[in-house]
Amino acid sequence: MTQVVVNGHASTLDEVARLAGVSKATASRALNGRSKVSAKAQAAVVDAARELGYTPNGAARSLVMQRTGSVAVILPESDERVFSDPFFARMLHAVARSLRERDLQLVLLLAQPGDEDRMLLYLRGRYVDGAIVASHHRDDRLAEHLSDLGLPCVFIGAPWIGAERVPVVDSDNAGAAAQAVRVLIDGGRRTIATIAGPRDMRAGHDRLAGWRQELDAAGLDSNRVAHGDFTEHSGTTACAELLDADGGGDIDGIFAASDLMALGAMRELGARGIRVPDDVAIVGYDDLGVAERTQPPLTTLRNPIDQMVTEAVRLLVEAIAQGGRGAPRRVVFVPELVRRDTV
Amino acid sequence: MTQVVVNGHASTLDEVARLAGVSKATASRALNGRSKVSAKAQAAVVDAARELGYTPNGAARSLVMQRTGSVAVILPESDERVFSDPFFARMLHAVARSLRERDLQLVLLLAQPGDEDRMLLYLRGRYVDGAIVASHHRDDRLAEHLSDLGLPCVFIGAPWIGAERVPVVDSDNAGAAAQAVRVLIDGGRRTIATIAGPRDMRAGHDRLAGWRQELDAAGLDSNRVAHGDFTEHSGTTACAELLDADGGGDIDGIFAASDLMALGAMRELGARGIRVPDDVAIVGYDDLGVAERTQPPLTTLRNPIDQMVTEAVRLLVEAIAQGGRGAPRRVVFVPELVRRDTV
DNA sequence: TTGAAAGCGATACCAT
DNA sequence: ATGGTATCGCTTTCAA
Repeated sequence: MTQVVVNGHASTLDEVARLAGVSKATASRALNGRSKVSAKAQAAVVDAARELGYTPNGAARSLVMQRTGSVAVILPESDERVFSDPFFARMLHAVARSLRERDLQLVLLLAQPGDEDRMLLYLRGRYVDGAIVASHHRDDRLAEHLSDLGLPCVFIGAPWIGAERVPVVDSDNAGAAAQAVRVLIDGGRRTIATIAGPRDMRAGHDRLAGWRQELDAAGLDSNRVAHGDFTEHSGTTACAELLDADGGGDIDGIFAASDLMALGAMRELGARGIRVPDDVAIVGYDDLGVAERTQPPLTTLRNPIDQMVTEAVRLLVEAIAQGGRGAPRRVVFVPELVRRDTV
Repeated sequence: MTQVVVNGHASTLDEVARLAGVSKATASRALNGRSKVSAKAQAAVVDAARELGYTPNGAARSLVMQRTGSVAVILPESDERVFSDPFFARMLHAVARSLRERDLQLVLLLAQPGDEDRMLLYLRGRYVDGAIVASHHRDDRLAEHLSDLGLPCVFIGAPWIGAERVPVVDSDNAGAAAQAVRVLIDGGRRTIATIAGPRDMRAGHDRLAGWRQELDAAGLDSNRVAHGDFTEHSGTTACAELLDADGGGDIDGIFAASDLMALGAMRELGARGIRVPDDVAIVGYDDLGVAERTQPPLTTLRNPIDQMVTEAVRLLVEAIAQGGRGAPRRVVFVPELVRRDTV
């Protein structure tokens, strides 16, 4: 049970083989277990490996296997965003779990603006077998680059550019927003505003579009829009803006593009003595923890992150197995309405 | 200027050499530029490489160079913590910058409890040249493992176990806390409480110790302690706890082990009509953005994250250059007091 | 079942 | 300045 600490250089398979009294080939077979080896040799090799504290050299291994056993998760966002948006925490958690099941190592690459070239170099060097990209912004050409590169990849959330060239797992932001509006209308609301997200983010753009489309279809006004940046504070500000605009007092329903902004809005409404849902009904988006803790608990749309991630990993593993030759697939999940007490 | 997309397999140096009409050796030299190559060959190789969209295979390259050009940042924390604690965002930002300057790729490894073995395997496989560990909790044996492994590494924040076996860059939490107490005492405060961090985190433990030590030295009471978890909410709760305890009304100074907790405490004080700093003076810790925005702006201790990171990267690069053979060094930075308006 | 040997794709030494 | 070749550490035929 001893594990000798080798001073300086890591031990090689050759040394293990020598110590075990067998050939490199047999040692390799014994350690990888996908080929028959006599029980005796097997034991000798395993013992030797333990004694030397042997671990295969990754570079050598990937060189011959054409596989590294690790996949990258690329977050093309500023690190402030990455660390403030609960979406990423949740997503990474799910990815880590999914990859663990498949015995793959997760390698996180933060793609700051300036870092992009360096990161691309890393990817082209095939230091990973594939990549999952969680893309939110419109300005990066990552999809094209990855597609050119031929590295198996899956996007979570459609990229603005080159979406047709890569596999994508997405959620139906527009449809979900429409669903939110539907609920408000069914609840008897007629003057429905929205606190939208940033225009340069898919989630912001599509949710706004869905809100507008559904209102238009119902023949209701779709001109009460204020933009936030998904944060609580921006929700408060946007809500005030809506209320203070012409006819803001008529608003009886709000669709907020994130739960955090809904929370901010509820604070503003509360401060003005406007009751939720009696005076104004409100629907949020995400259901990543904050919705159930608002006062009253927030009706919202559940962002199906876990499902998206699971599917993304499935697709990626498939793409890796096929050597990235499969046609780019596209899977869309529909967020589920979670009814609580704000409608 | 064209870059041909190679279908399927990435091109090799051999192909580049052939296309350029030179040998592999010359092609390699031309591309790496550390050796003399005729202008003609140089141009031919560069053109060929561009045409084929060539990038060196990382595995092959690291196999011979014994170097990958990437270093890992290991965060042995739950991902909730990583993504909620601004410390990590700030630290990673600094690391990314520091590594970029040295032309190293940052690879982030999230070491969930269950992931540890897999991660260790990855590290032993030498997929990275070294590692920076930002350790906060007391339960992992990472320092021992990395030390056994012989992988160059630097810890930011001393690990609980095995700290003497690895290079450490730390900040003087206890000294800084003492400094905070000093300021409060100098400001005439005599009944000084603390809102401490979790006992199982270095920062929590050491700051509490420093607070206590300084009070003891001054002959003042050191029994008013409430624990939080560094979050704003916990600061509010802890503050209420302090105030409601026996003699809580006498408190005229508070040292909070994080700015967020200080902020929470200030909310509670405000809610009770207790004025800051007139009735109660308060000193926070971190100065990572929130301190300047509290009302009134918070006097605090600046956590020297950037300096620590810069030094850590320096030490790591040094250790990598020496093949990890240097003696474990230890560098400690002293947080600086930032005077604002709460004392 | 086992071992010898041929690569995997780069770099670097040694001649030329 | 350039080309041939050994080498990095491993997996995987191919014979035996």
